[in-house]
Amino acid sequence: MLPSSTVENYLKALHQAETSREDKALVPMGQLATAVGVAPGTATTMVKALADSGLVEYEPYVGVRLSSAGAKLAALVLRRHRLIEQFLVEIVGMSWAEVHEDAEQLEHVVSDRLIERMDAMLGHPAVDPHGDPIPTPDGTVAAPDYHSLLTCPLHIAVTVTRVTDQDANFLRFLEKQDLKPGHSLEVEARDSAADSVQLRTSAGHQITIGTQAASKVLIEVS
Amino acid sequence: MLPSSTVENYLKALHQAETSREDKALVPMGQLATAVGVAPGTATTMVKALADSGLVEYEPYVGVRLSSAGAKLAALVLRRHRLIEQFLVEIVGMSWAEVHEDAEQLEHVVSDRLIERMDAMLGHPAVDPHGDPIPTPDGTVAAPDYHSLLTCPLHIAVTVTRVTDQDANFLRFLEKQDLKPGHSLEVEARDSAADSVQLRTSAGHQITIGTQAASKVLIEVS
DNA sequence: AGTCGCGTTTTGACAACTCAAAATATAGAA
DNA sequence: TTCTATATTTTGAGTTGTCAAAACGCGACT
Ligand SMILES: [Mn+2]
Ligand SMILES: [Mn+2]
Ligand SMILES: [Mn+2]
Ligand SMILES: [Mn+2]
Repeated sequence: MLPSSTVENYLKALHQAETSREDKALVPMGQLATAVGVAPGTATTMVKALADSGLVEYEPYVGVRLSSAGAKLAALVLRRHRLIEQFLVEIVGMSWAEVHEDAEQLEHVVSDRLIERMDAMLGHPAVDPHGDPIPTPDGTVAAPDYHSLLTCPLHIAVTVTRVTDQDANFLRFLEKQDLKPGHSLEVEARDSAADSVQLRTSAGHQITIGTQAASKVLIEVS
Repeated sequence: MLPSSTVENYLKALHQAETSREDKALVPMGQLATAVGVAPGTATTMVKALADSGLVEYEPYVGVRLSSAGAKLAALVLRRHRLIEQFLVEIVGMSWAEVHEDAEQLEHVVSDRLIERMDAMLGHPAVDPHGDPIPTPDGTVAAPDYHSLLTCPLHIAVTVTRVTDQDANFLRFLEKQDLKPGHSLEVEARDSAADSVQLRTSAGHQITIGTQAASKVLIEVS
């Protein structure tokens, strides 16, 4: 039985929730429900079904976690999603700000044949347009990033490697400010009272953004 | 309310059935059910719902026909299907024999944005890899073809323009015999007793095919 | 006119997914 | 320990799409 789009969406949401979580605690039902965009009771019902299929481990009143089978399936959905995004940007010429919505639908219907063809055309890329790592065909996902503009050292050159938000307006803003993955900059100051982070791009432009935004721009020291 | 994949499939099947039908008689339920791959009763139920939505005209015990609204919707689905096939062959480099299955799924999820981008990349093609006409964005479909290898005059040069069958093996066979759209040949003889048609390709090869197959290869005099 | 056969429709049931709202569990405050 | 706020689960119901099989309509043939 191949999983329905619905099942794939639950597994993917669960994977994302688990990844953006320091501890390895179970994901609470409410969070999953919100992520999938469904009423709490609906998530409970669905999770019980997923547990019966062996795709998740479920502890009533505590939360859910992907089983290894579920994690592998989620990784394959993520692989399709990200390869599609890379394809739409590199081959079709769409903007990195608008490909997410299309990928969200296409990820459930592209055949293995087509996805591997895309992968080959793109030269087996390691990351998608947002810097998100592309899982391998066997379901292995590369390790996550470490620092963001909110946590990295001040006054040293860093390179944007990944943006963990898909909002089109935010992505367009970053593009306009030369903050797409690959661009260099340094953090000049942080002001917790003002809730802001002050940046200087390699072109010399000075930009101030909020801490919420800063935490979504991941970097590596360059 | 945007139509579901299911509705799109019914409308498309109906469009095909109406097109491959000399008279403008209603399409019988049984034929529609077979085309969609569903039990007869299921088709009846669905058609009544479609009639309530104004997408078809339904006469109990007689058959169904697309309304103008339904015809337009069907044409848009067909447009997406055929542009996707052309894209997969021209840009992605897939075989004309294998793109139909992928297009069958993708046609229901590609966004307008993406489909128009593909259309532009392809230079606004008039036909897909099988020679099927691509409807315009407003739902206009070009006129059909006239002759096939079964009905055209003997001993004159003709060019293959369209193949009205999506079976991968058949398509691969045609490709191997230089009978893809664009290739020239002439019909040397027909033998109704043997149920066969004898061809000679422009390269001089002689091929004999059955009348069923011959009727699916449409041509124009060249 | 009467009967037969075949296609069509109806019926009853089911699977997958969803929601609103009532019931309940659990953890933390009093 | 008892109460209470909040998250979770349960319940009852609805939607969409499907099937098998019984019932039915209709044209064809006697
Ligand atoms: Mn995305
Ligand atoms: Mn991405
Ligand atoms: Mn096709
Ligand atoms: Mn085609």
